[in-house]
Amino acid sequence: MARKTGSHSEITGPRVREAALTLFARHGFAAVSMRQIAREVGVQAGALYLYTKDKQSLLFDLMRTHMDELLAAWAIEPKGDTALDALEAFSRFHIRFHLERPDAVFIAYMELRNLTDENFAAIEALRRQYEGELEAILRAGQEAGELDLSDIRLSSMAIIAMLTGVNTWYREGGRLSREAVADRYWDMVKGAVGA
Amino acid sequence: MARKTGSHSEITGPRVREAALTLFARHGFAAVSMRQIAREVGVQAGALYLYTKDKQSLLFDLMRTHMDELLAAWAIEPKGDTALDALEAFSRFHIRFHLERPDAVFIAYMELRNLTDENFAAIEALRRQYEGELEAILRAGQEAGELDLSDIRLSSMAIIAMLTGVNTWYREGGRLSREAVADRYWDMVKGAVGA
DNA sequence: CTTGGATATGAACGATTGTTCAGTTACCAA
DNA sequence: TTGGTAACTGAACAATCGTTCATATCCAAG
Repeated sequence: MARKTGSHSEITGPRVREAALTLFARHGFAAVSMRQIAREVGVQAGALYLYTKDKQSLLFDLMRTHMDELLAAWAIEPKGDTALDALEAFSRFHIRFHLERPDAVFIAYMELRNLTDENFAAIEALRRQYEGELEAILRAGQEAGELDLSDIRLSSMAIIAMLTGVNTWYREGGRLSREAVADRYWDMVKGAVGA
Repeated sequence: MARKTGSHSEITGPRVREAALTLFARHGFAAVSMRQIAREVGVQAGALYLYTKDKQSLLFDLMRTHMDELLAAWAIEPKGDTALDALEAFSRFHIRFHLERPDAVFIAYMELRNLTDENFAAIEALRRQYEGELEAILRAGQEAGELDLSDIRLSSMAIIAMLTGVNTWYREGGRLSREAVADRYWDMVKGAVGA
């Protein structure tokens, strides 16, 4: 027995990454075995190695894809004219983007310690790049006199932590819609930066 | 060979928890073996079971102890007269307390999924209790007209996420002292609640 | 000096881990 | 119709996992 009818590489490959994403998010990278992922896909464990070099690469690919998509999505996001407009765009974008892929976000923040040193450095660089986007906005706002900040780097970290925190409590179909949440968080961000 | 000279339960017990705390924080619960913990303590793996029922209990004990200490410390913290005073006290306390025990904080936030359902419920209840402390302050401030909030629960989650976020980037001996960080975060919290 | 309980060892248990690989099957192009 | 190759199986590998337990040693009390 081998090779079930109608199976194709273009189908199985993405399914492996989907299953890994879900399982890693739910149970943690170290707690999930290659056999569990294979079972979820409906395949034997050995077949996974047609689609990934090893377990570590599977994790790294998920995280790098996520960060790449994050940066790419922000790059094409309309940012308005003023720094304050850009800050609002960033706040709403961050919440929306992160709420759309909670599993990937969870993994990207929780499984950093399970990366090899080299892979960690790569992901960390991408994260720094994203933080840099916000810092640039804050700096522009500061120079334009639109914002009142005592420390740009610190404000950047505070804002990102606050916005990402939505993912820890937001549940679909809850009391507030995503838009309502974004409205209120933007209010708080605005207040925090003295605008 | 067994029982080295001068070994005592009162020494080994805490050392087991210390080692588990450090290793769980660094590598994650699932990635740390009982033998690694034992090696760190300078003992064989079997000896750990004189101090913990099993690996799960070891994790749960660390988390419950942390949450108990958090609630106990906040209970005796001076809170001032007004709701705004209490909010400042909470902000400064939260940062100080969490920066003092980064490993325990890390574990308490990252290893929830490795708890059994029962243990998870217990920790979750303690966390809710802590969040309730902040919500009570915000509610009092709202009613006294000191604060301008559109949603108390949401503001509470945003503030906690923002404050806890300090742990992800703060490094001892860095650019800012703990006090300086707390000063700036209090400014941002104040702004976020419209005060 | 004897004894008993506390503290620890070290070997062993079955289960599971990530990964490899020879063999088997299904599909597609010729 | 045939042959080649992409896709997959199923077994196997050594290593490691959490946990138990018979055994050994140490220390304090009688």
